[in-house]
Amino acid sequence: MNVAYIARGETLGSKPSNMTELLRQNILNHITLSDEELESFCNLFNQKEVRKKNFLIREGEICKFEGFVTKGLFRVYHVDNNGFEQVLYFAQESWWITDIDSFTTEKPSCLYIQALEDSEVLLISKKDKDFAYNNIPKIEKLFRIMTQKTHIALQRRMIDNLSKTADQRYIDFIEKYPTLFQRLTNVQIAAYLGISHEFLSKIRRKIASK
Amino acid sequence: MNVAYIARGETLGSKPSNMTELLRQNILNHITLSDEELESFCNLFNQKEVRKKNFLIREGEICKFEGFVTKGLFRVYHVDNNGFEQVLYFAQESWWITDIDSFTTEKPSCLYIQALEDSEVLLISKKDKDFAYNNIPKIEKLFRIMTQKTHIALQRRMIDNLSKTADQRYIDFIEKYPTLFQRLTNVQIAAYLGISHEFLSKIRRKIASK
DNA sequence: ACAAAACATTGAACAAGTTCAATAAATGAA
DNA sequence: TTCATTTATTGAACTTGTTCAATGTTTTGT
Repeated sequence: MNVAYIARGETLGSKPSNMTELLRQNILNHITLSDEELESFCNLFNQKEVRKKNFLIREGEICKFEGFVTKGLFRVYHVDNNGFEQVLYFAQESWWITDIDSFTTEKPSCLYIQALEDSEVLLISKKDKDFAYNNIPKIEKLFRIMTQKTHIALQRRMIDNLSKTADQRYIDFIEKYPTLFQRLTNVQIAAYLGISHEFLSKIRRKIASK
Repeated sequence: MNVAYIARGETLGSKPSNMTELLRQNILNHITLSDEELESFCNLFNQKEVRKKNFLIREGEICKFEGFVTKGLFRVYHVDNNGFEQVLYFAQESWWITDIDSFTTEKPSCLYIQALEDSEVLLISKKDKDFAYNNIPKIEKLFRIMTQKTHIALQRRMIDNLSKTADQRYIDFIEKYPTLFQRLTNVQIAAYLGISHEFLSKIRRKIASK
C-alpha cells in the first residue's frame, strides 16, 4: 500500500498524528481498519487553512475535494433566484463537507461553502478518493455507511420541515445542536430553518416572554 | 458463491429471469457485475405481492427488508402529531423502497409504506444484504453509489422546499415526474409538496386560468 | 479608539398557506 | 345498478410568515 502511495507522488512518511487525530477517531467510529490502512488513507489528505468569510467553493465551480473539518466552522448554502440564502448544513469540528453532487458528477456546483470562523480542513481529491476506493476495500464501506447516516439525518429534517412550525423547528435546533447554536448568528440559523431573520427575532421574543 | 447460497436455505436454482429482469438492469446501470455475481445477488430477493391500500410496513414496526418495485406504486410517508401525512417519496417501477433509518438501526420505524396500486416488490432481508456485503464486494459499491444518488436528490428537494413557492414546486413536480404525476391523486401530491390539498386545488385553478 | 459594517429588534402592511364547511364529481364495492 | 366512499373544488375567515423601513447594538478592521 505504501508503494502505491509513494508512487502517487505524495510526500514520504506520515503526517504528524495530531493533524489527523480527529480524522482517525472519526473513521474508527464507523468501521475498523488496520493501522496500515488507516495510515495510508489518512496520508491522502492535505491540510488547508481557511480564514473567516473565505470560501472553499463558490457556485459555478466544480467541487474537487471532500473535506473533514479539524477546526472552526463552515456553512454550506445555496443562493436562490431572489438572492436569498438557504443553509443546507453547518459543519464544525469532525464534520465532513463537500458538494457531493458536484463532486461525483464533476459538474459546476450550485452551492457555496464558506468559513464562518478561522478554520482548518483536511482535503482529499477525487483522484485520491477513487484510489482509496480501489485499493482499500473498507473505504467503500466507510463512505457507504457515512452517506447512509447523513441521508437518514436529511430525511428526518425533511419530515420536520414539512410537519413542524418554525417555532418548533427553532426549539428543536437549539436542543439538537446546543453548542453549535452558540457559534451561529440568528441570520445563519434563520437561513437553516427556512425563515426570515426578522421572523426568527419575533419567535425569540415570544419564547422569551414565556 | 452458489454453495453459500444453497447453504442459506434458499430455493435451489435461479428465479425466472423475467422476475428479476428490471432489477438486473437497475444494478447494471450503477456498477458492472459478472453474471455469477449478478445471479447470486438477485437470488437473495423474494417476490411479494402487495394489493392496493395494503402496507409493507407501518409506524412502530421494525423495517426488516429493502425492496425493489417491479410493478405498481408505493408511497412512503409519515404521520405527524396532528394526524397530517407527509410523503417522503413515491416509488414506482425500478425504484427502491425501505425505511433506511429503521432498517439500519433496527429500531421501530416512524414511517408507513403503502401500495397505491396493486403492486409487486422484490425483497431482500437485512441478513441476506449483510451476506451480500461480505461476499460480493461490489455490492458495497452499489449501495454506496445508490445512497449517494438518493441523497443528492433529497438535497435538491430540501433546497427547493426552502427556496421555492408552492406554485413553483407543483410545476416542477409535473415537469420532473410527468408519468408518475398521472398516477397520483391531488391529495398525494399535496402531501409530497407539503401543502393542504385545498390549497393545491387553488394553485391548479390559478395555473389553468393562464 | 474610531468608523464602518454586520447584527438584532420592532411595527405595520402584506402575501402565502390553512382551516372549516359546503357541494359536486368520480370511484369502488356489493 | 346503487349506495357509500373517496376525491376535487370553492369561499370566507384565519394563521403563519414576509417585506420594508426605522432604530439601536455589537463586531470588526485599521
